[in-house]
Amino acid sequence: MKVLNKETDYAVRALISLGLKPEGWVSAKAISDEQGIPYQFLRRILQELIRQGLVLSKEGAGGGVRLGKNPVEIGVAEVIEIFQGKVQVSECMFRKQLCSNRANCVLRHEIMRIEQMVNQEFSKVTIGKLIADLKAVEAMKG
Amino acid sequence: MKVLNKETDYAVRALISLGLKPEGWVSAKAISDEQGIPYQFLRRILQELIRQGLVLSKEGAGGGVRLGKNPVEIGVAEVIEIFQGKVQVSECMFRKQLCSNRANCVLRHEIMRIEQMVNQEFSKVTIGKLIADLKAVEAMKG
DNA sequence: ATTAACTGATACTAACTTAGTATCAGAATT
DNA sequence: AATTCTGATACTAAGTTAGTATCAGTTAAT
Repeated sequence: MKVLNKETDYAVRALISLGLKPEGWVSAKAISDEQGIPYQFLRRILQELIRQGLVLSKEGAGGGVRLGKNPVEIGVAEVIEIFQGKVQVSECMFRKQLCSNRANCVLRHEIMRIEQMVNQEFSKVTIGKLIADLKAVEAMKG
Repeated sequence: MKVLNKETDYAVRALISLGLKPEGWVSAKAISDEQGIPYQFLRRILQELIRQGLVLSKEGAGGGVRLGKNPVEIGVAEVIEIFQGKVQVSECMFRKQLCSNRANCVLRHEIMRIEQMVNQEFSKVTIGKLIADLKAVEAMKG
């Protein structure tokens, strides 16, 4: 069971990368090189992040992207939702047999509990937190 | 983000169905009819559950399947693992750029924490518990 | 004014996964 | 011998994923 797909994965890495350079515009090319993310793929991902307001962009030479929100306000849950849709355990379990037969599907209850928990946890993991942790680790290594 | 696929979904439903009839052999056809699961698909799923020891089988007329373990010892996590592999957030996040560059990848830490949590929660949701909850709901409805 | 370095939008593709179907062989019951 | 079942396994259509490509337009520098 793979939770994050490449889009989400690359998006998070790109956001971390941008969060580490809060000043100026960074080109997709630069991020692609730094993170080893396929250029054209990353471009499409960034375009989506721009549409969603997580990232700002400036066209033309010297342009690029930068974070559009405070890193501590960008949770991984939000990124997952953009590229993989809301966390849902099984779209059918809620509606098919067991649930339509028995008004109060017990699976539904357990599943929604876990769903919520996962969402909550992924919300708490913000780009800001990841960056802070990263810096802490770097500092320890000297 | 869909967590459970149809195989897991159907497997859990089939296991619940078997758990509700602890005596005798139940045919795949009967489960298929009861739960509205495509017959051939269910057969393949049951065969896998048999190979994994969660379910026992008896060939021939009057044969069928039955639970091979105590329902309270079958966690949904185990079923997920059979049909979707171990919960893993992103196979590459651990090995690529960020992690190979920085020995102690911070993403890895957060991600493994959530991974473990999800696994633990799905382990606690056993077929036995689901059946108990189901019976409780039924009883309340009279 | 031209060129170079960028993003915006969008179309395309190969490989893989998912969900479901089908078939044939063999075992137990009647 | 017929019927009812599982065992094993091959096949398929549709959808998803990961990645590529292209062209248009914008900005900056020369």
